[in-house]
Amino acid sequence: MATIQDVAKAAGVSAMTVSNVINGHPNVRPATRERVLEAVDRLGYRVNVAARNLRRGRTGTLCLAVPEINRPYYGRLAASIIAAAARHGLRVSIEQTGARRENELAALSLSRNRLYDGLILSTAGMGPADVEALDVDHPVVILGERIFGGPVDHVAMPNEAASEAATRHLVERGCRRIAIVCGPLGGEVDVSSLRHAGYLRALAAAGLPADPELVVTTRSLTMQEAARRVRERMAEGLAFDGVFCVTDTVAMGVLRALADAGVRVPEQVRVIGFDNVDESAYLVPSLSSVDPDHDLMAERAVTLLAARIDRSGPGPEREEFTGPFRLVVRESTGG
Amino acid sequence: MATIQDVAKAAGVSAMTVSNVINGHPNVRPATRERVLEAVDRLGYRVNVAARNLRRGRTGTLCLAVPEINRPYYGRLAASIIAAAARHGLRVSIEQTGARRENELAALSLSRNRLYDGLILSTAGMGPADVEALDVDHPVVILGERIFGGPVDHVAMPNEAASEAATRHLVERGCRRIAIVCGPLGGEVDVSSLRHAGYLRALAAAGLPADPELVVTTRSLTMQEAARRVRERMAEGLAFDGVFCVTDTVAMGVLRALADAGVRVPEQVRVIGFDNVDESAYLVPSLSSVDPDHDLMAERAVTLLAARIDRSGPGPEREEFTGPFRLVVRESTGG
DNA sequence: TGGCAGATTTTTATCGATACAACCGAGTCT
DNA sequence: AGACTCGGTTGTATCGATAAAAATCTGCCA
Repeated sequence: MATIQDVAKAAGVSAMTVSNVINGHPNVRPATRERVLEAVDRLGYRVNVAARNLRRGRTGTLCLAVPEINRPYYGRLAASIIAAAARHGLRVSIEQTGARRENELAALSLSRNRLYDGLILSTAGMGPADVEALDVDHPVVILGERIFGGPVDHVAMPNEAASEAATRHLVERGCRRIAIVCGPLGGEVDVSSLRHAGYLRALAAAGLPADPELVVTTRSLTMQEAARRVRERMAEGLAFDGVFCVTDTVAMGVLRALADAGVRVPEQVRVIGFDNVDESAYLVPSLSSVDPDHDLMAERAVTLLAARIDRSGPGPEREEFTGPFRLVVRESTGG
Repeated sequence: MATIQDVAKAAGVSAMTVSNVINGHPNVRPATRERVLEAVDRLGYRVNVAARNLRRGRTGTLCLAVPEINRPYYGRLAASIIAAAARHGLRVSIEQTGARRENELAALSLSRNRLYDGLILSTAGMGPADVEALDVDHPVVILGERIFGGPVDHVAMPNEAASEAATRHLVERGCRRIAIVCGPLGGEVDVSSLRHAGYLRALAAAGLPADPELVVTTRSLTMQEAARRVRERMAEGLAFDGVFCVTDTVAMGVLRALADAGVRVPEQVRVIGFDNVDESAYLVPSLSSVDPDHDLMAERAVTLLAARIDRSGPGPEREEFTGPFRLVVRESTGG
């Protein structure tokens, strides 16, 4: 593999000049540039990025740590992040944490390894107690979850407000016994808890009782678990006429369970999800959902991170950005 | 940020000894190891991966280039690849090519930049004509598509055989006018063409005529395009009693289009897909599909790549591995 | 023609970790 | 006792690119 020295020799110039040509610096005579480019071409030279990274103290790569890339929401997120990062001249490496706290912490330490210039962490397993691990000098943005008072930037979903709106939508469509399907409610400030809070607010605002029976918790936010738990609870006699699902993935599991039980959606039960993943529009029935504007949030997260990377050090004030949302009404909540 | 030199000074040893401790080399006295680890801890030292990469000539990272991470199949693939790579001590960076030839070629040149130790390329836009671009000295594995005679390793889907089996399954269930929904058939050796060939073989074997009318081509393999084209063709009067969809994503679009037209699945039309993504089991009706054993293929691809990375150079013979498959029968092809 | 500003190019020093070979000291063998 | 092992440790050179400073070149003007 040819090095910059080889090219320099071949073109009869110094290594620095080759470097200047490659990096598009001004003040290189056109004739020289030509000669260098010709040599680069002839030798099939490619910069050694490891060497460049070492010298520059940057890797040009940021890390996106998500629970599982294999869930529509995270796939959607990753696509947006990769696109946004590309606009900033950054590459994206993806780590899977499996929603496990230790792996999320490991992702943090990886970024300290200077493998990545920055980290976008989509937390699921970490709690507020772990916030201390975050007072890193390394650029980090937490995405999708709000951890109060943390010392890092956040780009948060409009969890409560949007959940309240989604639940209110069910109320407006005439639902009176509205269930929620969510993950474990451990009191931690996680997605399920926040969305559950929004759900409760909507019920209260509508003067509906908050029956704890109607809270269906699952071990994890997967289709499988959601379907299993809903089947279970229905077998136990749980009755409801509306369901707010904390994610579209969960909603897919719920729709399946309802179909198995011969329950018609939306005639007997109305269903609404959260995330508005691509698939939601194509399900039968198509799924109403909260659309949180992934692209905007991704752009925001990458911009924040890029800003911290540039002026490394304490930098600007910690920022907390909560994205906008809109309700997308489809068949699952009736016409 | 502390360097290995700082740690060495703090522990009263040489940098080499610190390096030895960090890399778990034998022949370091326990007492020394203790002292070094204590210093590492106290200074919060982290290896600078860029420096290590430069010295070692490896980055420990491989690149997975896919059309769009935001499609269930590629999400599934990425998850498997990341897991398999982790077992080999490798990290995975994801590039999106948008199924465009130039971006796929760019991914190849990226890997030549020595940014990555190797490349797993899931082609969609490149044709056999581009195979020449592949005679790189860099480890590359093409995944999911078969390009005949290419000079690189392939881990291929059992495209023809599985498509034939899927189509035969429809025949066995009584279908007589079986449509196929696929991407453009340009004569290139791409996914659509190969699966189309399998479809034709099954029809021929069953003695059914191959009506060109029944071939519904789309511009791209997305839900949106699939749904649009099927609606269009049905509006033109196209009639069929079975559909083989070249991917599950396409099948989701088709199911939606059928629902819009008031066609019942599987009573009036049976539908089968390809890929067996997680969502397929939860659709209503649940989708029959070809399950190509993603984990095995991922493991295989990573293993091949890792082998080439280790003994860099010409290495072993080019390998062509075609994965196994099984048919998963669900509601969409009737009980 | 000498001198100078600005454009080009080269020299030098480093980024931080690690391969390699040399070195050191305490047993061990004869 | 002296040569010899061998585990443990260190000095030196190097991976390839680039920032910063120094050197050289160019054209232009007095």
